[in-house]
Amino acid sequence: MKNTTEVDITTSRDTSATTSSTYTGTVLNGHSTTTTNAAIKQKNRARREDANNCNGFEEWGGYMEAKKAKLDLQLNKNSSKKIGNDPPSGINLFNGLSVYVNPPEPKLRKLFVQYGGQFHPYRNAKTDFIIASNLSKSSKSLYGGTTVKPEWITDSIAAGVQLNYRDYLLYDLNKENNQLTLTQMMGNQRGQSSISRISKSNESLDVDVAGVLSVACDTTGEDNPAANTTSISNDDDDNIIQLPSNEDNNVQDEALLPCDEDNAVNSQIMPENDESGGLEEFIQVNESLSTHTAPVNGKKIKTAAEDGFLEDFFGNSRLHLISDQKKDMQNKIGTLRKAIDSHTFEYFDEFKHQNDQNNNFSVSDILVDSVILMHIDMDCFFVSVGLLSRPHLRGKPTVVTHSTGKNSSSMSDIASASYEARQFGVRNGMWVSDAMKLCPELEVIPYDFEEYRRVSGTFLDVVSKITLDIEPSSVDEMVIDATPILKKVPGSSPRDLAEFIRTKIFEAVKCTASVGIGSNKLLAKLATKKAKPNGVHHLKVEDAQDFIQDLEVRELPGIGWSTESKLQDVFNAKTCKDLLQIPMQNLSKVVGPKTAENIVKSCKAIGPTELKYGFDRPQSISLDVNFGIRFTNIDQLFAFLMKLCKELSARATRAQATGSQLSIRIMSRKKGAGEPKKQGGHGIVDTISRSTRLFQPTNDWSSFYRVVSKIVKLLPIPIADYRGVGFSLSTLTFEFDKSSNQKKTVQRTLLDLASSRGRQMLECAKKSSNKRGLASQNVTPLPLPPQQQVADDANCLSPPDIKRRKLDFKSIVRADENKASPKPKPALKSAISDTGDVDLNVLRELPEDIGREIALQYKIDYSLVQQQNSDSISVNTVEDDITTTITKSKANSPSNNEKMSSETRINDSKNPYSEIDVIDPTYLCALPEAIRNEVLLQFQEAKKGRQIDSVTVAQDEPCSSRQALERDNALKSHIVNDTEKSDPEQCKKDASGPSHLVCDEVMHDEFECTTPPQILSVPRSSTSQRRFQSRQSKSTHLSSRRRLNFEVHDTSPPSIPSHEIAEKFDIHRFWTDNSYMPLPPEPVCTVMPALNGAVGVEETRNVIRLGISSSLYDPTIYDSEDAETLRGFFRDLIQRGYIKQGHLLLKYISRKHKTLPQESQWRRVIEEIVTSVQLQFIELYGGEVNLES
DNA sequence: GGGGTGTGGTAG
DNA sequence: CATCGCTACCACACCCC
Repeated sequence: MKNTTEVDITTSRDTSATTSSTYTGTVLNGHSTTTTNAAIKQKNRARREDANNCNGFEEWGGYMEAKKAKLDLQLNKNSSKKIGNDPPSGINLFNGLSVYVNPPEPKLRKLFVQYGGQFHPYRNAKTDFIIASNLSKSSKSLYGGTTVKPEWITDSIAAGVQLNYRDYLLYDLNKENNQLTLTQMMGNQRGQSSISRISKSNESLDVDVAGVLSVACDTTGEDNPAANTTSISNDDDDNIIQLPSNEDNNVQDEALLPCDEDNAVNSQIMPENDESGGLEEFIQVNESLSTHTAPVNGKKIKTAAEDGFLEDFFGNSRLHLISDQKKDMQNKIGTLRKAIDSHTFEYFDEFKHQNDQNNNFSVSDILVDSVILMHIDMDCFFVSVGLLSRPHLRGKPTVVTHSTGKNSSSMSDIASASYEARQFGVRNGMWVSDAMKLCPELEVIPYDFEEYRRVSGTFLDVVSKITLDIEPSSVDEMVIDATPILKKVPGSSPRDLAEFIRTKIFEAVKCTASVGIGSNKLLAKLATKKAKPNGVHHLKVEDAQDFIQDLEVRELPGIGWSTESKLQDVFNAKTCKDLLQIPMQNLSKVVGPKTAENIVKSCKAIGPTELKYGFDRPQSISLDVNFGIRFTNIDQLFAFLMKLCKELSARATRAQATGSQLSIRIMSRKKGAGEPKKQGGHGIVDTISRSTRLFQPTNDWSSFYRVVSKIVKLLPIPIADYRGVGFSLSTLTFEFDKSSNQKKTVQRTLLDLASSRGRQMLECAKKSSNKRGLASQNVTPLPLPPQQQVADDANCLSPPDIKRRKLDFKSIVRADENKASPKPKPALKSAISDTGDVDLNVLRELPEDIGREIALQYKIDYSLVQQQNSDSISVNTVEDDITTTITKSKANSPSNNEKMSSETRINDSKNPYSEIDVIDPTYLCALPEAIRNEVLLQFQEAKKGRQIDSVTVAQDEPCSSRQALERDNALKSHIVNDTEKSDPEQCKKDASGPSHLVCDEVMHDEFECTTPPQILSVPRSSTSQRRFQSRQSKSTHLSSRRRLNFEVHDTSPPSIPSHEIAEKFDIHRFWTDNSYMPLPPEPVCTVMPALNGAVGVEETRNVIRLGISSSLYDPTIYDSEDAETLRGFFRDLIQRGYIKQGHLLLKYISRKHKTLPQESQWRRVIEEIVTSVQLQFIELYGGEVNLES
């Protein structure tokens, strides 16, 4: 299927803007808040293997899908045999379908069977249709099968085609569906007047003009200010209706974005300015969203926050269908090929027989090329299938889309356009509104996914009766290796075979296919273009060169819109002829060596000849949802993430695969971008991806969820800005070849939270072309500095010194293995707490049913819970092991009125992996509310019992002293050993029990109690610093104990009134606003200071490196502010107890120092910093740190 | 230069 | 009446060692 998802007009304009700036080397400046909103990208590295059972469609339909596919297969075989014996009909009208007729009506049965269907004497799950003229509605859904009227059969036979059963539904399911959705839509008022429609189309027209003439943006507004204004305000109104809370942001229309910053109208409407807007906007958005959750009025699309969204979405996504069906087909071919010995090639036999009889082949057609590949492609598949039941639309310009076409401003994508429609310029991927302009009489038909699958399955069946050398490439498309067939049938020509196949396909599905023939895949595919529609073309090698010369570059496989525009912009190359003029070197520079090579090869008609037959093991299993993603509170987000995790888990399970690497992709609204024109669309976005190693290969959803929720919490994206989410599981291990793959367990750190190369790269881009901060608003996918600050505070919950964790990992694991006895069961690692400890006591103390449920969810043997007598079982995951001691905190001001709590683990010297004290809130979120409350309640009770013990332990056993020792040792001996982790949890505002409880425990935390001496005067008073100080003041009652351990001179600065912490950037609101977040997942607590938004050592190091190196190349970039920032950063770092991080970074800058030229200003700055930090160390710990590595 | 991460691009 | 912008793969830039 030629389903080229063409970039919509908005995007194409964006593209041109972006690409041109890319290639002139300038970073987008202030006007261009747009970027190409490319689809989610993903890369995976595992090795290709063999076999994959993932058939994609999930719990809501996968089962039935699989069965039906199987059924199709069987029945098609049957019916085709039948056809052979039952000549008169000759038509497989109901090929592959089964019915149950109620009441039994022999005539109907006979007819149905005669026309290729199968009759079920009783209803079962495999029954496709129930034929009845009346049937009690209640019994309708008991079994499989859709109830249709008998006329469906008789009419279909009369018409000679299988009519759309939907038109014969006994109960109009469509109506039911409509009702369902209507309730969700709450009576929208889209039936706007014609005036409104007119202005709508004006608007679209403007967009068109702007889209075509991206340069003319400014003039668009001037030339036609009235129209422009009208359209904007109109759109504005629309958006307010959709998302009333977002008005400030919604004004800016996606389609108008590229020019609207130059546009006076827009800048008035859009007061937000880049510099300061981020934070306020962010708060506003979140505030408003939290207060107006219900749509005011009218049209509202189902969002990811609603129940059943995922099912709906995948069930109605053409792209999902394409991907999914392809997988199915690959699986099918793989399976068939495995059993190739028992496979019957009926059509091959028929073909052979035919050729034996009439040897009227033309000599010229006989194998000239050594290899003959055929590319078989159904003609405008979706439309063709849709027309099966709508014969009256044949010959008319028709498109398949979700829209009904009644609304001429629909932004619905056109999935497929008939050739008649294409003559008007209508293309796949186009919006209905645009197509309507090109062709007002356009006929619009809805999707019929079931039917696509059925036809696609039949299509594959037909071809597989000729050969199994099939590479399925899509729902409607495949490449076959015809060489063996042609060799086995002497005298047969490729063209004969192609026509034979086409005939068979048409007989089976009543849809036409075109076949391209060539000696490699490239030629076969190119030939198909010429063959279409409904034809055959053989592109012979000797003709291929000439043929390709005249092609537009875009027509070569591998050249998409991006490469096309690069070639156009840089080389002014439009056709393949132009391409061959370009020196390879230059080409390579622009599109990359690999693509360049492929392009040149393609131009020379060289292409792959090997086919990839089905059933390869995938290298990754992934899942994306970039539509309808709108969240108003964090519960929705996390609930959705959990659904996705389950979905991913289901897919992996079905593929019998486990994975040890998990990637997550997030699309977030680009700053300045409003609601997209397209309802539910993602609009202009930034995409962020993060990946992490899992402890071991798994497909357990809770393991995914655990990791995912951690990562997501670290991403600085306001809830309201989420536009897309995707997961990808890679480094796969397959059940069926475990033996060979066995010892590949990845023993690495679980989370790699701070790593963000993209950020670094963007930083790099920023720094190299602009002075710090200037370009960031436009380029960086991450929020602006103030927002980053928010994010940092919100998200840097655990001091994420990733690099070191990685380094340390092995030794820690070893230690763990030695210690742990009994050896922890891997499955347990995903249990309750983030600490990784499963406190069976807690489970035991819960009511049995709840305990069992939890145990079940986390794969804990509940009998263990019952049997175990000791206080707790420690199950240490790797990541948790790294965190031998914990930094817990309460970083909140009392005035803030938000009680926050932190997870704390009291270190018991006897048992460093002591029982958990907090249940992972993300886990709690996962529970049904009733159970959640119960768990909380029970948990509180359980905790109260233990609290005293904890305190006692803390006092009797000077755990802090042990920690201090550890820390000192780590410091002095440079043993890399994570000794801290702050992963505190928030509790409900009113959660008096756990909140207070945990808060008490916080006081035992050594780091929080640290009262760093003020070595340097601290003119800067960062919020985080104040936060620290405020914490400190709350902890004074513990300072004596701490002083004992640390010998710290208490020269702490006067504490700052807590109201001053009143969250200029209110992260609490972000994560804890109780109005919409009953169970916040993470609190604000100890925060590793961020340097220009960099998180963790690794990132910080890069920021430093980039900052310094940029000034080396351009001394004017050196900024004394930068130096001061760095100084302050180190000060904060050490003061807040990030000693190891400080140490590492200090080592880094002192290394850097050696590489700097004598005259460099940075050299001096670094010297100063090193000196003062060492002073701090001396003051705090009585000695300098070693800076030699 | 090998291995890792994050992003871009592409096909249907 | 909206609307269903997936998924698997390759390539590359950049980082670290």
